[in-house]
Amino acid sequence: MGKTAKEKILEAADELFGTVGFDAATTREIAEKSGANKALIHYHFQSKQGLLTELLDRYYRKLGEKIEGALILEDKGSTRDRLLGLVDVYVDFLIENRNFGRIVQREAAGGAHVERIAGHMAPLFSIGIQTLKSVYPRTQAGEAAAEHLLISFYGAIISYFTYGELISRLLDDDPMSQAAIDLRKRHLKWIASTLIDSVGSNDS
Amino acid sequence: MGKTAKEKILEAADELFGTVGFDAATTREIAEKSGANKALIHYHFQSKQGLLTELLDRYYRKLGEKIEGALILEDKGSTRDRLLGLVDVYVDFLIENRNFGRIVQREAAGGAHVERIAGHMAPLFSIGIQTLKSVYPRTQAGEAAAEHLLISFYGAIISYFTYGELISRLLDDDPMSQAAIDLRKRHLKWIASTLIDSVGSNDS
DNA sequence: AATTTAACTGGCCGGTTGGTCAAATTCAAA
DNA sequence: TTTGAATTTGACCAACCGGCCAGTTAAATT
Repeated sequence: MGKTAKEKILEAADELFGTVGFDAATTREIAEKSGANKALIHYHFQSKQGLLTELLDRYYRKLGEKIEGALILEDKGSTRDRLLGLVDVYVDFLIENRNFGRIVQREAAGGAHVERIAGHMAPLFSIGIQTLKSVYPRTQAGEAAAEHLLISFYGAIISYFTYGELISRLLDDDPMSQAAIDLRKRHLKWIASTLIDSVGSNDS
Repeated sequence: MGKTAKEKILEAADELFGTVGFDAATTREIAEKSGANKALIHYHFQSKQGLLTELLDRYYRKLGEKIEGALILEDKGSTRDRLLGLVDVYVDFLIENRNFGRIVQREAAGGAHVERIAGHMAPLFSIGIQTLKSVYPRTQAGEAAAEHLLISFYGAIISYFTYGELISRLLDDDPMSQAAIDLRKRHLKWIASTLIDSVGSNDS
């Protein structure tokens, strides 16, 4: 069974939205790239906006499952280990879905789709905030507040993937090579563990 | 002396590029918002693209001066203090230029302007990398490499400003209130000092 | 005051945009 | 094989896009 036209359209839209952005991508390009007729886009998704909506819904459903799985379901390991495991989950997801980060980064900066993206992200953040606050009392408020910690860490993770051209200039080799990704993960885990250990200890 | 038409056009473009994005902003809107004739945009900036180019050049010139000033020129204080001072400089800059972060976040994710932005950012990053590596030997390579540290910290700083709608949902009060900004700065400095102290010490 | 230069304007243009629609095709159920 | 719904198509459209240009106004320069 080959891919349906609907799926091909979604894939083409994903690629174009990710590389040139939602506004710059045209329904004609999407149709051409997917091999479908342009009118078919509106038959399946009503509008260009509906195409992005469906794309985001699918992405966040997949991501939500992975995050919940890593943070809640698999109760093996300490909370600390599960938080560090989030690095793997998120980085792997961003690698497997290279356009997702770009789309979110772009559309979250402002415009017509901000609220939809925020609506998807908020509950995912809430899980992390709840976890942090219940386990590490010092993250309940102040300079190490869980909200701020997660915002910072989210920015740290995603920046590596959305500033590709810049990273290529700063790093010598290919930033997306397995070796480079492994080092990036080690770096992020080092940051996470250093900060977690800091809020975990009792010295001010 | 009132503002020139050229300056008014730049301001209107800044606002529109920041809120709806470069592609969604039209030269007609920019002209209307600035009170100038649409053709005047092309007279002063050749093209819509030229308008963005001029805007980015001005932003990065201002930002570059501030970063160099904080990190190099003012040799008062230790390197550690100067690095922490970067938080104030960058956060203040993003507050005073609310659209800058949005524009960069959006256009750096991909598309026609990536290389120009990367070209502006790379030398600024190089200054920080050089500073870190010369003072903290453990940032020369590995999991605490200066390149990775700066990428992470850059993402942590800017994410607070570019994910406005999300932050509003996570934080109770206005994220741009003075109190909220002060807390954000304290948080970022806490992260920075924790990590710097970690690479400054000799224990693995 | 004359003349050159810069700043500015209204109107226009070719091309592209997202979206629509009736008709054709495919497909499954009866 | 007939029928009806789901899918796909090509042609078309009004609106809008960035850019252009001849000409007007304003500001320096001589």
